[in-house]
Amino acid sequence: MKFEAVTIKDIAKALGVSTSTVSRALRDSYEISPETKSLVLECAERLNYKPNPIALSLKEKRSRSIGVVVSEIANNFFSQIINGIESIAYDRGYNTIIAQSFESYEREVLNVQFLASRSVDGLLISLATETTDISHLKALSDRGLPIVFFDRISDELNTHKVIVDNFRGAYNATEHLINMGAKRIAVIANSEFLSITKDRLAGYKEALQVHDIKENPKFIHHCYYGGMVFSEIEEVVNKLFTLKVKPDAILTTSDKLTTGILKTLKRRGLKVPDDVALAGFSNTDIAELIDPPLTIVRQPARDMGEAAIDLLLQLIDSKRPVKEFERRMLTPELQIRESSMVHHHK
Amino acid sequence: MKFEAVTIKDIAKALGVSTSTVSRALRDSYEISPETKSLVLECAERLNYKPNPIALSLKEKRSRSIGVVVSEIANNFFSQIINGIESIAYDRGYNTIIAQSFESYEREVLNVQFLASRSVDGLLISLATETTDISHLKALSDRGLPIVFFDRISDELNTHKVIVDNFRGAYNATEHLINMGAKRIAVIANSEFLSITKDRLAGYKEALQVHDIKENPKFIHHCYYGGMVFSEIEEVVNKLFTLKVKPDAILTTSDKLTTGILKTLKRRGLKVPDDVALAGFSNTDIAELIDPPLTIVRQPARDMGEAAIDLLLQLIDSKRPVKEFERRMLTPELQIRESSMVHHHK
DNA sequence: TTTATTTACGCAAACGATGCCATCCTGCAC
DNA sequence: GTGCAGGATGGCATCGTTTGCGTAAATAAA
Repeated sequence: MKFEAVTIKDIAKALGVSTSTVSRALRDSYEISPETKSLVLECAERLNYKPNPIALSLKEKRSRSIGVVVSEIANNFFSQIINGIESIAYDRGYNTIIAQSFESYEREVLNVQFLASRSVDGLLISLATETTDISHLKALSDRGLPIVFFDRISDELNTHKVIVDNFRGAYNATEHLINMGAKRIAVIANSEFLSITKDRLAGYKEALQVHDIKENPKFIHHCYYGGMVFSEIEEVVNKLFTLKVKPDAILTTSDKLTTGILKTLKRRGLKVPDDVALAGFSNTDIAELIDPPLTIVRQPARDMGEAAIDLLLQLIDSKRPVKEFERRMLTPELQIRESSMVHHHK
Repeated sequence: MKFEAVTIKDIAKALGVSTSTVSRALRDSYEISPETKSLVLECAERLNYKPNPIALSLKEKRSRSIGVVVSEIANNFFSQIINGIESIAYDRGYNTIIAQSFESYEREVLNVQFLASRSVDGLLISLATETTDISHLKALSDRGLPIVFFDRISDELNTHKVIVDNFRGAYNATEHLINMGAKRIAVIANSEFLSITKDRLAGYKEALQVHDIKENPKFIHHCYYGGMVFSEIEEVVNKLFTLKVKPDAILTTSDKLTTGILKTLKRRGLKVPDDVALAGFSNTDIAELIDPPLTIVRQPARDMGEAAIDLLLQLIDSKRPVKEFERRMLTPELQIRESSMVHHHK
C-alpha cells in the first residue's frame, strides 16, 4: 500500500504553469504576480497540498528534526525533560525523535548513528550507564553535528552541557539527614562511571566531612544498572543490613533506586524512617502519597529540557563554528517529608 | 554549521567508477564483478559511508519510520506501551517517532499531519480526550496510510484495534469493592467521549446491577481532562463528600485520576480505606509503596504496544488493501491491596 | 522608433540513491 | 569474418523541491 501525496507538480499541472512558479508563489516570492500567487494559493488549499519535508531535507541537508537519547522514557525525570524539550522544539518548528538506550552502550551507539543517518540537525543526549567511550559522539561532533549533553555528561567532548548542581543536591540531602540526627548514613549510588554519580557522591562526602562524620567505605554502594535490575538493589540492602553496625539513614541517587530501595526495605520488614531514614533523588509526582512520604531531591527537569534545546538550537542556528561552550547548572530542590525524619517517631 | 556525510559519489570518484556501479556493488548485485565489489566495499568501509535514508525515503516513498501519538509519555501506561512498540519496531528496522497530544484535539491534528508529511509508513494512535471528530485520520487512511488504534479507539474508522477488556476490568474492580462490603460505590471517570470511558462505565454499572445495587447518578462523575487539571479532581471530591449520603468506595478509571483522587482525599483528611475505599486503573510500578497500598486494575501495556506494532507492520507489509480488520482484546489484571479493603481496619 | 529596464515566468541543475536501458568489450560459434 | 551472447559498466531519469539563470513580453526611457 502506498500513500500518494499532492505535490507541487500537481498544482503546476492543474494551473498550466511551471513548478518553479508554484514553488515561488508558495514562498511568496516578489517575482510572482499577485494574480498567479492567489491562484496557486487557492489551488494548493483546494488540493490540500503539504510540502514534502523529505524532499526539503534532501535538498537543504537539514531535516528540522532533532534527536534525543535518554536511558528510558518510563522515568519521570526523563519524560519531564522531554516535555521541556518538545515544548520549545515544537514552537520553533522542530520535530523531536526520541530514542532509548536502556543503559546499553551498544544500543546508544546504534541509536546515535541511526539518528545521525536520518539527518537530525542536532542531538541531545544523556549518556547510558554503560558508556565510557564517547568516540561515536566525538566523530559526529567533529563532522559538524551539534550536540548538547544534559544530565549525564562527559568531559571528553567540548560542547554545551546542562546539569543540575548534583553536588549541592546530595550535600543538602545528606546534611538534612545529619541535622535530623543520622550518624551512619549509607549511600546507594548509580554506576561510578556516570558524571552525576561522581558529583553526588562528592556532595555526600563533603557533607559528612563538614559535620565531622567519618566516611565509612562499607556504607558506599553502587548499583551498576541504577535499579533497572532489581536483584542489584536487594543485594546492596542485604549487605548493608548484615553489617554489625547498620546504617541509620540511606541516601539514594536516582528515582528507580529510591523506590527500589524502599520496596526492598519494606519487604525485609524494616520501618522507614524508624529503622532507617531515607532520602533520595527522584522526580516522582507522588512522593507525598508514598508510605512514608518521601524526602526527595527534585531536579527542575522541565527547565533542563528547555535549557538543553535552547542551547542546541543556538548551535544549529549559528553561522560559524562555536568555540565557546556553556555549562548551565540548575538548582535542585530538597523536598522534606517524613521518610527522612529520623527521630520523628521515636 | 552543516554536517557533510560521505555519499555514493565520493566513493565513485575515489574509484573512478560510476555511481550506478557503486550502488550495485553495495547492494551486492550479480551484475558487478567480484573485484569491483570488494574494491567498492573496502572504499565504503574506509570512508565510513552510510547510506542516506532521506534520499531513499524520497525515492521509495517510504521512510522506515512509524509515528506514535499518545496523550503524554509522562504516564506509566503510555511509556510502557511505547517500550513494547519500540522493542519490535527496532528489531524490524523501523524508527519510532513519538508525538504527544496532551489531550488536545488541535495538537493531535497537527501531530498527525506532521507525521504524515514526514512520510511515516504507518501510524499508531490513542486518541486525545478532546477528539470527537476523526476526519483527519479518515482522510489519511483513505489515502492509504496504515493506521492502528490502541487504547482509546474510535468506531468511525475501520482498521485494526488493540484494547484491553475495559468492561471486564471495571466490572472486576467494582465487584471486588462490592465483595469487600461497599454499598455506595462512586465512579470517577475520564471524559465520557472516550471509548475506554464508555466501556469502563458499562462494566461498573453491570457489576452494580448483578449485585442488586441501585445506580446512583450522583455517584457518577467525569473529569474531562482525566486528572491533568487538578482542580477538576478537587471539585468532584468536593461534590461527593458534601452529599448527604456519601460514597463508601470510589472507582477511578485512569492513572492520574487514581493518584489525584488519593491526594485530594488525603488533603481533606479522609482515610483510605476506612473512610472510603479506593480502586482504580493504573500502571504504576509503585502501587505497593503508596499509603495505603493501591488496589489497581493493571493493563498489559507492553503487550498492547507489541500487538499494535505487530498489526501495523502487517498492514504496511501487505501488498493489497486490507479489508478484514482485527480487534485484539487483552485482559487487564486486578491487583488487590489495602486501599480497597473496606472493612479491613474497622 | 529604438534601446533599456522591469516584470513574470520557464528551464534545468541540484540534493543521494536506484534501476532501466544503452554501450562496450570479450569470446565463441557458424 | 560476421553475428551474437553475455558480462561488466556507464548514462540518465526519477523522487519533490528550490533556485540561478535565461528570456519573452510589457513598460519606460531615449
